[in-house]
Amino acid sequence: MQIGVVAKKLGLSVDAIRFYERNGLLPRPPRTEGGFRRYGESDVETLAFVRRVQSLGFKLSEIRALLRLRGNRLQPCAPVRRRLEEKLADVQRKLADLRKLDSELRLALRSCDRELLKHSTHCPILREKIKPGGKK
Amino acid sequence: MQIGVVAKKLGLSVDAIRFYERNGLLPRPPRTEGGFRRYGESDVETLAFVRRVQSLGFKLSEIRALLRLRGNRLQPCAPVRRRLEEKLADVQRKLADLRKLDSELRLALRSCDRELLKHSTHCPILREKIKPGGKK
DNA sequence: CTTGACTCTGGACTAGACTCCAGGGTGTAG
DNA sequence: CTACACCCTGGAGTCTAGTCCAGAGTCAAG
Repeated sequence: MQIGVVAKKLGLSVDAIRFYERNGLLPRPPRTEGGFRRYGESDVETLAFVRRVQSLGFKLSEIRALLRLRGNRLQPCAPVRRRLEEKLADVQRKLADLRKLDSELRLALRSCDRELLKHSTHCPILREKIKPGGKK
Repeated sequence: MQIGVVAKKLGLSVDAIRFYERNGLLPRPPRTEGGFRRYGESDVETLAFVRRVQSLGFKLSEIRALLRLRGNRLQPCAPVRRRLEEKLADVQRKLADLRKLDSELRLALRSCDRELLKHSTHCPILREKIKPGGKK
């Protein structure tokens, strides 16, 4: 298979595949005489793995590490589990931050509304009336 | 006040303040003869505003727009309200994405656990056993 | 052999919010 | 006057995950 076929199969761009190769997420494949990359099924699987794990929120540098594990003949679950747990903890933190943000935005909206009821023209957000509510 | 004092007061870096100035988030202050920036209380307030609104999830380009509103003598709440609502909608979308991610990570962890119960050494994440579960 | 679709490389560019740097000038205490 | 901390500018670098490009080469069909 040449690169365009693989790209189409996986819904990625040709440039993205070459980018993954440059960044050690995909082994350098054999080439034709003219220098075209020739890929096999295992490359497709590797790329599918990359995308799947990426959709779990891992960044490329982390995926590189997972790929090294995947290269081992014995494939221990424990390190993967640990990484999944860390990622889950990240997600929890982000969720907490976003929930806080959500409630602060709602608070700000309510203070706008109170001001509108009073027919005031002074926006309370633009004035400094709201508590700082520090960012992490 | 010189820039370092302001920076310390607000917990920002000197570079960040100069960066804000370059990007139109802070008016160019008067200078000493030697060229040092001299700031007043209103600059501190502006910077505090920037940080507060930033902590509400606005990006600097959006904050610039808010600052223009803030500069007006009559300060209509409606445009601010509209922006707050848009931002709230953003946050809702991000929350939904993260919740989905959360459940996918938990799913992946469960499949790890099932494998461990079987005393298998093959990690199911590294093998391709999990459904793609496409990313938006 | 020509055409057209595809591929190659290396490098530049994107957004966002800064940080870091060199090389030089300023302010002030002692 | 000397030290020392601080400040100035302009520009480059950081991080992420790619995209876009020019200019050149290759492959398969007709």
